[in-house]
Amino acid sequence: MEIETITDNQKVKVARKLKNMFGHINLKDPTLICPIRDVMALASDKWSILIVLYLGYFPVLRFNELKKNVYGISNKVLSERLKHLEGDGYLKRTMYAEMPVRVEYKLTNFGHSYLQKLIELTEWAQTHKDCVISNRTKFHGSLENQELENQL
Amino acid sequence: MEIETITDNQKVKVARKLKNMFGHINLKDPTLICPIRDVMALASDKWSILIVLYLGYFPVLRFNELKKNVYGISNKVLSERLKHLEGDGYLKRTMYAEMPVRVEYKLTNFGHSYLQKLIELTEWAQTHKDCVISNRTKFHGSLENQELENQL
DNA sequence: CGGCATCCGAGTAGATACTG
DNA sequence: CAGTATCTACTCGGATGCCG
Repeated sequence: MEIETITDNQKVKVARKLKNMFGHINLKDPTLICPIRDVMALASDKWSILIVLYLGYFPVLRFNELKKNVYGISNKVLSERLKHLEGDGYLKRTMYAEMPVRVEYKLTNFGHSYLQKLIELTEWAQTHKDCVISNRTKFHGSLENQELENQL
Repeated sequence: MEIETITDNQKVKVARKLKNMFGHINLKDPTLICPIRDVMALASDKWSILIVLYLGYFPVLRFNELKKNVYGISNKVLSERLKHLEGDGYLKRTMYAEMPVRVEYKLTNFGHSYLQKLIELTEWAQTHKDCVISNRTKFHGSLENQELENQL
């Protein structure tokens, strides 16, 4: 089940784009061919994505509000991710010297720019969800059949 | 250093979009709020991304060609990733009963659709690479300063 | 309240050797 | 050629406890 059709023309165009993007650099270095990796490795794990999405949903969140929303994350991992995201400039951490202390997190403009890309990706994922799931069950089905055959 | 400016208006629009996308579902379930996770968790690791990009670059690749191009990947991980990507419908595996056996991998139309998203993301990452790196060094710098202060 | 330090268990990656 | 099998090493996430 393939929802959309992609013409050969488009494929060629994409290949050419890739060539322009990566053709001139040393293909031996995966870091170079994939800037996505060093730039986004830090922000593309599931927790970071959820954090950014929730900070797009609510303009400002405190640590425990984030923890409550990003359901299932541990203190350690949350504080790790927040530190990384802050370090790469996706969000800003503001501490108010009150008693008890109040700490607020909100997206920077850069974070909002990333958020927009995330939303596009999420929309794509949502659109193609059924496609993936149907492929997956089909494939697992055939795997099980294979295993059955192997057992015989 | 923030390259682009995002207006408050845009931010509100994005928040509304998120509300439309996720507002009606149970925020307690991260799987629901982030279809990206169950759909793409399988295809968004660094090796899978590289595999898809190389299969966009070369229309067809064999196992050892992929291994050579996706530099640094082990047999085990490559065959794992290929199986997963095939299972979710990103690529097609064709085996020719020759001697020695020949196996070819190429993207499906669905894989090409994903490739286009990947390229957009890569372009974004490339554009904002310097931004992230400058933030990162700035931040690490201030961390080191903190550590110095702590040592005093 | 908002974290950080520590420990532990599970899963994952990688290297190497081997097979149809 | 295209993988599988096996073992080791290491990272990651979760739980807990402590501190300002």
